[in-house]
Amino acid sequence: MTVASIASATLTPRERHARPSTRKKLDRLLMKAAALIADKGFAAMTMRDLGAALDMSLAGLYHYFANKEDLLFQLQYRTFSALLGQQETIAAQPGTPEEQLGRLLTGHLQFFARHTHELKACTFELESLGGAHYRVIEEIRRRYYRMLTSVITQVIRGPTGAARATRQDRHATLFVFGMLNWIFMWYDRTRHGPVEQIGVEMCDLILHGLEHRRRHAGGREAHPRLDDAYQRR
Amino acid sequence: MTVASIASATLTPRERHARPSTRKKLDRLLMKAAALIADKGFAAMTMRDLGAALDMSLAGLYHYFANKEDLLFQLQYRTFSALLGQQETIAAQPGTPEEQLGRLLTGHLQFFARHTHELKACTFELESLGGAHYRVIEEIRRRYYRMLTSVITQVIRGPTGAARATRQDRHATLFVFGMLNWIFMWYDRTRHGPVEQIGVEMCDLILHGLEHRRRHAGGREAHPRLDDAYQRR
DNA sequence: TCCAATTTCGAACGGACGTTCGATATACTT
DNA sequence: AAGTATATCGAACGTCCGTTCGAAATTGGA
Repeated sequence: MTVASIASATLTPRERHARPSTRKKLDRLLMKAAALIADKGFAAMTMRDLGAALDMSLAGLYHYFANKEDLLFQLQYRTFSALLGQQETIAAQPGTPEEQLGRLLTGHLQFFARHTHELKACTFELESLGGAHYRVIEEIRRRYYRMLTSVITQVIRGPTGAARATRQDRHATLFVFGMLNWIFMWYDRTRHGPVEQIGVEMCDLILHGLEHRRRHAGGREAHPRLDDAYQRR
Repeated sequence: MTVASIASATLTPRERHARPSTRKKLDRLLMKAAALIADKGFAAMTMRDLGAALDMSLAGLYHYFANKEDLLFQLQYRTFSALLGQQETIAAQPGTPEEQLGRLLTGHLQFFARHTHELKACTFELESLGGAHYRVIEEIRRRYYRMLTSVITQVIRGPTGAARATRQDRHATLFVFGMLNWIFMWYDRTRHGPVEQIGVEMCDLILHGLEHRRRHAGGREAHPRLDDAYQRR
């Protein structure tokens, strides 16, 4: 999924009637804003920062955004909608629950790799949104959560029937989201390799646990010692 | 571990010669600051907020802190030192690697339950610290990471010998930290039950994975449907 | 080419921020 | 009771913030 497809995936009524050049510029603004927010946090990013980074006047920004929070909402709305759309497409494809889980993990991580800054702003700045905007984004997140819960429940109970998720199924889902979302804190492609490999390891841990590895240990380290530190900076 | 023991666990030279009443007040300040930071983020918390929450003048705060960032550093330093101290004590006790992992997870979650606000400020505001302070806290975190990596490596390789952690061991450790740290985003005692139960479920997932549950499924839900939403607010 | 819609901008406003300073009040030691 | 260290405070400073406004420049279609 390209950057442009994020933009075209979800459009507000105002955007739909806008000229292509306007949409293109809006994309550029949101992308740069995402980079700044990912770097310093939404509260610490200033509109002056953004204007300077875009070689644009401060007042000019307000032609595209009603206010600072509206900027964050637009960024979160289109990014999360694109992620959810991608993952729902993946989940609709046939396969065993285990296969689906693996594809969903890989899909999420690939989206992360392609849109690191945007997804980070979505993942960590939900609480910076005010009431109405908050609820809109929360509903998208909830749909994603329910989708993954459903798959995880099927992994445990088998694909037959539509068993309701138990409390422990929901907890397991939250654990999985923790693994996925924490990746912002440590992942560095040059140190940890491609995200597809991370996805395989994560899926293995979730499905079989650590003890499963013990029985298959030995000669597993293809690229030894490329990642020493646990956190980049 | 009580709140007071967090304070006495690690003292700066200035604190060591301070009167007990001073230390007590400093505790109160840091605790309230942690609550505000956990709620709105460090950048959004203002010194005026903190003064008002403590019924204290703005200028009065600067008798205890050189500046705003020094406040964050003191909070992170003593909180993280207390957590690391507790976890190192736990890790020093005998037992199989599996038992040690379980005890460490429970210990971390219990610390989280007792010091939610402080630990949240530590977990999510590392990047708000400047160079020198950043490195001090980073080193504490690194020690914690290495300790858990060692245990996880032993779970996979068995307790004999001191095998160096492979790349995949380190990745698994980062996954585990993700599960642990993401709990700030969803946990609510009234919805999800005591943290000890969460610890057991987390340990089960890490050790045996989801498929292990399939074989033991049935009649597992003691307290059904107490947690519907995935996120509180 | 002309016109209307779109886009950009400089300048400014009011407010909130972190921090400082000198003075005053309180607590502990002797 | 005196004296010293500790604690608290009101008021202010300079800076930076989000946002606004009217005017100027630019663009795209007829």
